Amino acid sequence: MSTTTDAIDPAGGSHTTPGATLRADAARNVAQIRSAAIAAFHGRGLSTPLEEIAAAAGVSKATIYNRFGGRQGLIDAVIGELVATEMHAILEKARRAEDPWESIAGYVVDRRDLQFREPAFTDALLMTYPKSRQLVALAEAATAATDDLVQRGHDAGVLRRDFTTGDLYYADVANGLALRDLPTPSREDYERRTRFFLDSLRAH
Amino acid sequence: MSTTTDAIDPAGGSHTTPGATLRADAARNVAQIRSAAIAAFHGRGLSTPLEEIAAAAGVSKATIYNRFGGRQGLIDAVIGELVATEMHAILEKARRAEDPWESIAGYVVDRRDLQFREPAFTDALLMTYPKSRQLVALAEAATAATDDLVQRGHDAGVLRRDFTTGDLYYADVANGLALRDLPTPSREDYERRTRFFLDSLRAH
DNA sequence: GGCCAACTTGACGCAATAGTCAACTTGACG
DNA sequence: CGTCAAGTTGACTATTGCGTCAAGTTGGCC
Repeated sequence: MSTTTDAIDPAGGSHTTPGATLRADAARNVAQIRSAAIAAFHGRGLSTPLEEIAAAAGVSKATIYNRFGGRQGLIDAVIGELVATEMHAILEKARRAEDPWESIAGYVVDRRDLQFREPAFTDALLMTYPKSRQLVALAEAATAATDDLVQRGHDAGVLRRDFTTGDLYYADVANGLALRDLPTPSREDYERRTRFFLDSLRAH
Repeated sequence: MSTTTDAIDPAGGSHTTPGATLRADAARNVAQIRSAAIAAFHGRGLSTPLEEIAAAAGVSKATIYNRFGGRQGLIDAVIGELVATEMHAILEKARRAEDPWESIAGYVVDRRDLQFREPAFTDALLMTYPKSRQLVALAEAATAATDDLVQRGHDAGVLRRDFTTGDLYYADVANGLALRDLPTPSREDYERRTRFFLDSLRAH
């Protein structure tokens, strides 16, 4: 089963009539709105005013409501391209890694890297928009995967015993929020801090 | 010199006439607004709507503007009671501690504890309201103190060499934001995470 | 090339919050 | 106990963002 694709619908069927074909102008608008939304969410997070996205797409705010039904629908339509695909790839890679410690370290590094490149990911993590099906699915997949990582780490004795999945989630959110609210740190600083975190996870 | 008090003006001279004596009713309102603001800032952070604070104080919003000149002035008038006093005490304690590691560890633990009890402290840390003189003074004092702590830690070889004051600030902000945006963790979880962080600071 | 369902949109109404002000109320002095 | 400066406030304007809809526009089939 392909965890990467089965919950994603990049085509984003129209809000009103899931099966019907869109008129040419409407299809063009959908494409423009999607790419404007991806750019906007990328830079400003999932709370970017819809009016701004509409302006960037060269349409009116109402068109977004017509085509996507509102912010939730828009998020569902682009979250795959925005973060879900990469996140699933990260989870999958961690799952496949044979060495338990490498699995955890790789996951942490990759996820922090994604978070660095993609501030919107923090919103996803926080589930600011819990009505979005894709976001909920993503969160569930991530929880399941990290539970497994932590379990493996404990079984192999490479992860400090008192470290929990909740601790990992908390650290992820904290890091994402800092990234969002503070000036972007240099890559060097960011990676050093990630190393600190990893060091704090190892079994004594 | 008493770092604890010299930048604080708990009496909060009136907005308009710093020296003049207030009429009895006005003085009563000032007191009520201050305590309502402290309670509100405590629970909801420094962005609590002024109207809400006014309602809690039994006055109209305009009275807050009359007495304090707006949010900035109100913050200046209560931040001391809210966090500055405690923060200065923490900085002072860390400064006095003889053992460099104890100094750092004590500071981290105390500051996290303050942050846990006082969510508004995160707003102060982020300087969401940079116009507030007290907030700026507090931030400067904290920066100077932590610079010193880190320096001492490095000199004594107890703090990992690549750890900087900026890292400490980043970690503090990240923790505060997580505390603000996530459900409050149990004391146990919170303290364990603080221990993780401390462990990651020690020289190898 | 004309019809009409599909589409788009400007203009609304709503809600939350900041900030201002003219008119009213009241504490306190003489 | 009257006067009036000090003080309070309801009502107002402005801003930002969501969500809706009646009225206009247009793609595409005949």
